[in-house]
Amino acid sequence: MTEREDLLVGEYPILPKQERAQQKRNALLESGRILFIEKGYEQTTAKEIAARAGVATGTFYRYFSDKRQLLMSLLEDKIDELLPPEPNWTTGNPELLLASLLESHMKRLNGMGLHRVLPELLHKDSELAEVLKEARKKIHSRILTGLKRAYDLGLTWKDLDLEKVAWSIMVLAESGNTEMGEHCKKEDFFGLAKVICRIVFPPDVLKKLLIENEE
Amino acid sequence: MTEREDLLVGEYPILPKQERAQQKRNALLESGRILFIEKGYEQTTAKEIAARAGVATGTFYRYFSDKRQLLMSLLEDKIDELLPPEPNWTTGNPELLLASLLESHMKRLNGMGLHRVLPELLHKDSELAEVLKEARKKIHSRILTGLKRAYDLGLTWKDLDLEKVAWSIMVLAESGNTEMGEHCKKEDFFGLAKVICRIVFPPDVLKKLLIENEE
Amino acid sequence: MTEREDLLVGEYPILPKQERAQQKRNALLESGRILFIEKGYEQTTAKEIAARAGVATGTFYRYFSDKRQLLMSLLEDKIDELLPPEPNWTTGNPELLLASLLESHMKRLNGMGLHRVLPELLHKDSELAEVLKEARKKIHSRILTGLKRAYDLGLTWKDLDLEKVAWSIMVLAESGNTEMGEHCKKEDFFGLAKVICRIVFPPDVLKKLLIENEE
Amino acid sequence: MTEREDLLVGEYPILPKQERAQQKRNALLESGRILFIEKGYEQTTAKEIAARAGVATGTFYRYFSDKRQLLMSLLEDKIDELLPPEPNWTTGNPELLLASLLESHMKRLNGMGLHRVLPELLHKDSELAEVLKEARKKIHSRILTGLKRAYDLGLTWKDLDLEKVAWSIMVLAESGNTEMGEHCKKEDFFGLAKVICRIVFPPDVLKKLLIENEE
DNA sequence: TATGAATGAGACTTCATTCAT
DNA sequence: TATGAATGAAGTCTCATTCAT
Repeated sequence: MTEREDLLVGEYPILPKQERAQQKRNALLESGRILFIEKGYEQTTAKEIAARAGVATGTFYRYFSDKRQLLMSLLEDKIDELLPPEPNWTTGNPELLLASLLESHMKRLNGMGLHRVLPELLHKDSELAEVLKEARKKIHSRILTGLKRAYDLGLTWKDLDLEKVAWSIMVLAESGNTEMGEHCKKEDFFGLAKVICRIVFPPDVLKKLLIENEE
Repeated sequence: MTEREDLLVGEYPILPKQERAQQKRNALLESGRILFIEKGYEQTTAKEIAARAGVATGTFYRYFSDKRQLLMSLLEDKIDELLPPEPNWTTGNPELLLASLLESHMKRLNGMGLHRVLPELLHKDSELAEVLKEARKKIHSRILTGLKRAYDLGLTWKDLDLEKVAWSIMVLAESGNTEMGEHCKKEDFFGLAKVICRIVFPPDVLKKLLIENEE
Repeated sequence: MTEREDLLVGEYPILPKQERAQQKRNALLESGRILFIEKGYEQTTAKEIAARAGVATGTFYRYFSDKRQLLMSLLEDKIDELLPPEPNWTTGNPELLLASLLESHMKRLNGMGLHRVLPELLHKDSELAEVLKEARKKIHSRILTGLKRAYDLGLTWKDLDLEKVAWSIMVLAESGNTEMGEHCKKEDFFGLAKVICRIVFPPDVLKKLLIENEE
Repeated sequence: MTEREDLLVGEYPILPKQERAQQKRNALLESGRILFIEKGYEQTTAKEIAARAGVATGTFYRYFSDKRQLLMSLLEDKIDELLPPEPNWTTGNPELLLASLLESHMKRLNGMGLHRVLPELLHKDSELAEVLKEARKKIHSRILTGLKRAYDLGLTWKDLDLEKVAWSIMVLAESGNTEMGEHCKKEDFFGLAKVICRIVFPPDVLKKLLIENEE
């Protein structure tokens, strides 16, 4: 539609319309994300989001039907990042492995920051609550699967309560994130990883695994 | 509650003014608490709180400067209930002991319910955030103290990272509450208690403690 | 609730709350009515209505859920005034009788003025459209009844199409109102009355009726 | 309509610029007309009109300064169709003649449909009100002329109030249109025509006219 | 003190109109 | 010229807070 046959030397980085729109949408998403994190969802207005994104109020409504939908879009974009990678307990040094998993998971979460906004929304938005519940279910089952595999290989405590332990790991991972906040250090992750390993593996198995993977 | 059907003889009201005022204040607090839990803090209006407490909107503002202050008062009243009792690991069956501690702590928390409202407030109210941070610090140090004692008695893993483990226990206890919600069963607490015990005690010590306390 | 035991000599015309509220409601209704007529429904804002009634915007919403409901209330209050009295053709000079009926009906309509606002609303408000349709049905059947009686007494043209004539009378009465507007004169009504009488009565009957009632 | 599938040989577009512009303008007018009728004037947005006409919002404003001007243009185009043909009472069967006049007039009005939109506009647009008033004046005088001719030929009631009767006929014709709406039947027009004839002609004259034209 | 009506700031949303492409 | 994204003024409505009774 837009004639572009004259973009001789690419001097102006004229972005095609769609791309510019996408940029604007992204600017709004980012602006919303930041404000939600900084001030909380309720305290953020559509007007502010637009202003911070450098557009007029009305423009906000071209891209999102309302604040809530912007948040939903944020989540859709990012929900996968909430999922930690499935840990493979049986290969490699489990403590180090876990520590690095925790660290990267947490880095991602913090980089996004949205998890801080979510609790405040569970009350008013049951759809969102559902989405998050599903996500947690996924996380839980992913952890559970890993545990099960280790259990079947006879690596774990014999009397491991898989469900409960999976839940504990999930909670510790989540909270580790929130709690330790910005000032997280390598040691913290490693410490947490050790706690988790102790929950899962008997000391002898653990020692064996550590030695095996030392080489 | 306030029977007054006998104020016929011009006696002074049975309840002195101050006490009646106190009752009203309490009604407002309770009304606020319930509504905050039911609908969330933001979604609750001063008018509603007043209505549910059976007083006029204006009366609300005689007792509280605003919604926030009401919440603060609620917390001041209840903050101590957030603190779990200091566990004594060295006396009695630690698993059962812990399970029952967890259960009663959770019952109290749920009975109050405010913890569900708090996350939504941390953004807008740094004073409140501070208050809660302090409370957690207290809880953490209380758990830490208990762990330290057990550690000094040589009951725990030798390489126990006291800080981290205290934190883990705190988190598990907190989350156990939120997560398991209404439908919590005895087994859940016991399962969680076992996980925590495994974090703290080596299996042989644990077995000894269990046997000792069986008699 | 409001102590009033001290209204000694009625010096201040302290109106009981309810009555003042009623006054305010009426002020809003009247303000709305006037503005709707002056500027049209769409062109009138809730804010304006409130301002003209001397109250704040929010007060408007204490009494009415929105503009539309205010209009509906106006109509409920006034809808009966839209109904013309049932004409009795057989008693008295029908021309004079009809002229005076038309005049008073029109005065009432004009005094209210709402009929000018209604057409603009039929598009967007089918409930209102229904209400008005019902009102017209009532008017039509009232006229029809009167005609029927005259017809049965053999006073009218033998081949009178009662339905159609009733409709014509209704339309002429309505339009007479709108059209002739402010500058209506006695003669206009009388002229219109004569037209209608000619539709209904053969000249000889009419003459007889006129003579009878001259005495 | 605009077949252009053959523009292969670099010929000039079959339609000169001006003509294409005219087409667009017409598309906009038609789109506006339809939407005004369907949804009402206020409820129709410029964007919608443009969309339905298959052009961009901005294009709307190239052809019309705003919605109002589009409506005015519509009226200018169509105002003549609002005028009924001048009835010739003295030739042919006046009842049938009138019935067919009414029918075709109404068909035209309904085909256009704009009359339903007009009432809502009289408030906000005095220029438009003026235009319509003029149109009605024309209609009235056209009817009046016809009546006058019949009167001068001695065909009508002797005491005919020409002005008033002309007005009544105009009103009945107009309303007939609106009221009877879509489901109008031949009989309705004929019935209305009879009413009007009775207003105008004494029965004997009417009978004579009918007989004369029967042959 | 208690009441609850009144206030008005401000959030949400729509849409006529402009303007860069 | 045509496009349709962008603008921002203006209307709707809510609610924390005040204040006359």
